[in-house]
Amino acid sequence: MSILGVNIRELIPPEAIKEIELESLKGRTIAIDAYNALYQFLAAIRQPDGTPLIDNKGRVTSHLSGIFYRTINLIEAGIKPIYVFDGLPPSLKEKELEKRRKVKEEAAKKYQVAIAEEKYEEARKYAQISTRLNDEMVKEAIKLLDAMGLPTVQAPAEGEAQAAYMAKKGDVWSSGSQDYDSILFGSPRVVRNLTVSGKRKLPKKDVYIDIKPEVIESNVIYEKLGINREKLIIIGIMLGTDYNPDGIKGVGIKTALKIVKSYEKTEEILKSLPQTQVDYYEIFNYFMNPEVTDNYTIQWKEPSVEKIKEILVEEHDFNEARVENAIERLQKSFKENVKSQTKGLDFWFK
DNA sequence: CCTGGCAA
DNA sequence: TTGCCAGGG
Repeated sequence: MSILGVNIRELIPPEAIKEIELESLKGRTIAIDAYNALYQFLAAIRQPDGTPLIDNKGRVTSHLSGIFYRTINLIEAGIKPIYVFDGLPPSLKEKELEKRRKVKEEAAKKYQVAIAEEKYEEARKYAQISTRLNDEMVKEAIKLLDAMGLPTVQAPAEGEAQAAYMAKKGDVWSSGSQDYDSILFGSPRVVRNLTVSGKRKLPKKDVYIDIKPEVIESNVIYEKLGINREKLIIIGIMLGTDYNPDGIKGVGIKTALKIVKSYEKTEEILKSLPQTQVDYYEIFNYFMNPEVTDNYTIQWKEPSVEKIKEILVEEHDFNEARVENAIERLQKSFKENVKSQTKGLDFWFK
């Protein structure tokens, strides 16, 4: 989860956020931050005591369950998801990643304690915090998506940056993530809460609320706030990003907005920031020009029943009848929503 | 997170 | 038909 999200959400004018129905995204291609999605499945798909789904060899399978059923739901709704996977994180992110490692290690300890004390709600909470995505999980997810016939994209660095690049180019309609980073990376829009069943548990209480998909339009943010992307990036830097987790002391959204609006040139704003160990100019440049690639193809294939069953049923002990049922839904919606649009010159469709 | 069985 | 919720792996 990005710290950027926490603060910048308050800044986004309500006019820039549109609550929608999933069906209104019919025909849209969306570049989804795969890490963001997998991480959420891994954190959420757990028993009340925090135990994730596992196969008979003890390997975690929560992420596979999540991405399998979610993706089929999206395709059924006529949405064409393209999962974008992270490459190597930029060195700028090291401090934040170290911070996250520590938080997760602490949570893992607290999880053990909570389990020993039979405090299961607490255990679940710490299990979620300590969630980690490893290379094996990523590999398996890519293998599954490939078997399902979906294109995947390997980003050279940040998935959010790559997704933003693809949206900016027009290869996809939008980026998809729970975070707002792709906006700073230049995406024209980001879709959040990309899901069918709209119930979500609130952090503390046993209360469930309806969550609807929402589209955030970048240009509306800029119009309403009277700023441009450069200035939004600098606001992000002042509030704290993955590349400078601490932000700038004493600066909140109101002050940040006031500061950027009081200058004409971005250069001047950057110069006005307090001199610290952090190279704000470097961070700014990274958001403006992150490492991205054109080395990807957006092309769908017929879903492979055998491969899907091999991965889920044979390898990971998913229930065969359930998987078969889901595959049928996939094949049917693939024909209706994907294949029908790939004829002739539109083979490389968007 | 998501599905599917069951009660109302 | 809808809503709930236990259980998925």
